[in-house]
Amino acid sequence: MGSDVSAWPLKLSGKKKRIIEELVQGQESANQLQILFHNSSQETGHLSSSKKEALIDKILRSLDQTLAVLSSVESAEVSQSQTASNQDSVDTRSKRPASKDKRGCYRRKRAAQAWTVASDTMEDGHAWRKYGQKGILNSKHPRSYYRCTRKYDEGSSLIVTSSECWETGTVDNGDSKILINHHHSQHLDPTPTTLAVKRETKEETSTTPSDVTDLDSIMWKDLMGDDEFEYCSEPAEMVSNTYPWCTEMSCRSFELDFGIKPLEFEFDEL
DNA sequence: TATATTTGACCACG
DNA sequence: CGTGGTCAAATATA
Repeated sequence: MGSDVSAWPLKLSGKKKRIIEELVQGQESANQLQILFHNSSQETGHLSSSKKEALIDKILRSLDQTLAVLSSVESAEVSQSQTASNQDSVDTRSKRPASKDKRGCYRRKRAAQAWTVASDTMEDGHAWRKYGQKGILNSKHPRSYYRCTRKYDEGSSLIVTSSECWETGTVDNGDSKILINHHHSQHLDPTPTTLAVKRETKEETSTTPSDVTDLDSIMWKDLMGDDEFEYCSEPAEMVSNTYPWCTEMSCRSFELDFGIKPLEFEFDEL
């Protein structure tokens, strides 16, 4: 019954995030304590142990509650500030991107991309900056384009396509698969640069994390229906297998492909 | 404030 | 003309 922290929105403000982390720790501790008590009370069968267990139960419940409240507050705040900034920008500079020559001039929507990168450094210490995302023609996965933050920009680049999946069933800390194919790795040294791990977490939209999680996986299943995907567990962790994709300074960009649906949730249209 | 991400527009290519 | 890749303004986060 612990709330799965890893499924939580990563975009909390630092303080709140810390609070939650602390609470979760307390929760886990209480959990363990409960288990311990449970075991020992089975052996000894004390009467007072039931009282203790009740107490632990209470602690656990209150921790749970607190966490739930905190998370819901957070999401409420998010949506509030969102609408606020929307209104704000309506006055000054909001314009429909109908006008020409105004690339990237748009009002930001909320959850077109419900995933955020938690770790942006690959194992080799390269930092990748996302510079674009596109949907692919026949599949639901958007494709993300990353570029190395380092400034040695020489022509070579490469593309990594990963596909991700979910499972309707249970969730353990996400494991998902990726297919990587580098696309134009022109002159790459065959320096076997290792394994790149990127971890992403889903950003929830409205309710408690667990609820959303369930809902989402259902919806995704719905949407992804008849492709050749299998559904794997929910949150994401993408692991690219060893690929000679990035040498000291040759490769500068890659591209990722997720098996996620382009969620188009909006709170209210405007 | 600086730095990173999001996302529609732009553009080259087939 | 559709598609994939990139740009860059708007936005988010540190």
